[in-house]
Amino acid sequence: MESENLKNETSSEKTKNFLEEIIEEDIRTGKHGGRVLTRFPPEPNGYLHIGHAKSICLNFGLAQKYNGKTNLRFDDTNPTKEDVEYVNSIKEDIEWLGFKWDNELYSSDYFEQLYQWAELLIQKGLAYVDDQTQEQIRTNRGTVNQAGTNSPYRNRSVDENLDLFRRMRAGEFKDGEKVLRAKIDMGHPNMLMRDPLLYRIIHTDHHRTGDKWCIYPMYDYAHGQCDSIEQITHSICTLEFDVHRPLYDWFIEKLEIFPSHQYEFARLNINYTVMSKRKLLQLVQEKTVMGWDDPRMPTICGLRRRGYTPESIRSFADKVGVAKRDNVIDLSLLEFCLREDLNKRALRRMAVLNPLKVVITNYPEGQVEELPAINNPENESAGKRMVPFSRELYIERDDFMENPPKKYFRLAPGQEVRLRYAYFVKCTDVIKDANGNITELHCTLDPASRGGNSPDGRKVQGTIHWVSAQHAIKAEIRLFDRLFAKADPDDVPEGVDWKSSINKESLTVIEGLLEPSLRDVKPLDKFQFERLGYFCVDSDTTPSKLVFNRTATLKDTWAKIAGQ
RNA sequence: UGACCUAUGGUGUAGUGGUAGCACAGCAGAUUUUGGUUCUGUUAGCCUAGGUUCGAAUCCUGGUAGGUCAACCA
Repeated sequence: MESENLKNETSSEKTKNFLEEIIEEDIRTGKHGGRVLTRFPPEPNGYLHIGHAKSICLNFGLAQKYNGKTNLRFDDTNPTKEDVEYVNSIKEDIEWLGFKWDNELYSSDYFEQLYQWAELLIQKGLAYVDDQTQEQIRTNRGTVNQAGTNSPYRNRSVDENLDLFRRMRAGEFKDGEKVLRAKIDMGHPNMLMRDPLLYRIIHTDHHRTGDKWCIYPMYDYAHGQCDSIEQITHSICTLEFDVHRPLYDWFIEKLEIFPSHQYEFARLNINYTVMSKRKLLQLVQEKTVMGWDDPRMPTICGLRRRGYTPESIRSFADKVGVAKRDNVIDLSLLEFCLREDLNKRALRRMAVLNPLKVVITNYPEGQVEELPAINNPENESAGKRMVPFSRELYIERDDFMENPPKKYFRLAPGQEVRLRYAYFVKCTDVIKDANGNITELHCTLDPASRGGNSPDGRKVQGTIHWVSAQHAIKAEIRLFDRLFAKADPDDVPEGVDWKSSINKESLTVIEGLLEPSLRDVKPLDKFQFERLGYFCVDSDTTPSKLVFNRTATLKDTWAKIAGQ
């Protein structure tokens, strides 16, 4: 028995991903004394998205699992694109996801050290100042099938290079006039090893160093050395940096500094979504969406406003796995993680989004009673609330059919249903306007079924939600659908813009009627409107106007049957 | 003169020479005061051709397919 339990536990244990294998091997062999230090290195030039969330969960998660730590390091080597606005949003999003960094650092903290190392490379004959134009450098780099050609300035003396580089730093040259390059091999099969640029001149103030510098290091020259300075043990990045690794290693080897190592994993892709920073920025700038935090955006702030929880996103990051093959995750997995989490925690409420008036003809006019309703059937400690019931109600228009198909369990002429937590009712009359549209239903209730059960034990097949007409409160409800109509938004014919893949019906705004207990809610509060979905109070909510976002619908088996 | 990375159900992901498993999605059923949840069952997979081996998803070789790289971006 005991051994069987043990066996079950072991076999249900989650299998390791390749990074966990590597780290465990490193710990086993005593590499870095068994120490694990990772880093999350965003460039502060945009908002974090769900793809970054995967990387954050990976880096912080790995450190947590192996008693290590994680640094937050802003990769701020390009002052023309970066801004403190982004620094702040990034920190907020990481904290919201539930992670704490060990140190808040910036690549710019290391500019002086990086500069000194550049002089060292010059002295070693491994770097030179190039006067070629941008165009010349590009041309002379060759192509993937053709070797590049050496710069005419490649063999300047150490002294001349040093003098020129110092004058670059001193601001004697204009933007683009000179660059510092590593002297490696213009014929290397890896393009990145063809004398890569180390420094370029940019006379632009930096968000942290101000006007102290007018030369800035390139990514390849900065990233590995920053890792090394911090003694990062496992520098984890996405697959497209794989080809950069020889360069990463080259600097560490030539500079003889701490040997951080880079590992690459496949970035996250989700269907019906775009993940590129450039495209997300475009959606914001062209006002296709309301902003970076538009609830349809895959940004972390967008998902937060939509009503996603940190737990659901972490669970998602866990479920998508970590490997090296390209992948496209079904959006349904993200929704599953959301529902799985919210089902356990969201308080249930009743709301009618497409109202149809119902008059209970055998219920006294003016009478009101309060009926107890369960807040969350998944969590008894969430308790109960009282919901007002009266003669005039609203139900969902979809919950009535005059000529129902077979297996339609909801309200229909002569068919009895349960009003959730209230009474069994039967429809006696259907009131229509001159055009034949149904405007109102007359029903009778069975007083003995108060609370939702009949003492005679008879069953009803359907239970529908409702609100009391005189007590209902109004709210703006924003119904979201996927932002793109195509699974792969980039799959468009030659010459057609990716934005043609946008789903033009991704937002529908309606007015809903809510049970009165929803009067005092605040932004980010989350509820399940029974039988409809999960809804989250939007930040546009004011004391005089409630706004809810539909985070996700509930699974709808009936819609599936009815659609067939 | 191309280099490198990757191929397991519809989508992801395990499997490390010995019965191809898990999750999502799908389908079927049970339970249910949410057509929700929960539970049970089920469909469906090793890119290809050789080779090594008693035995290959796994090792070797050759193909094929997809991806990354030619910003003074990161």
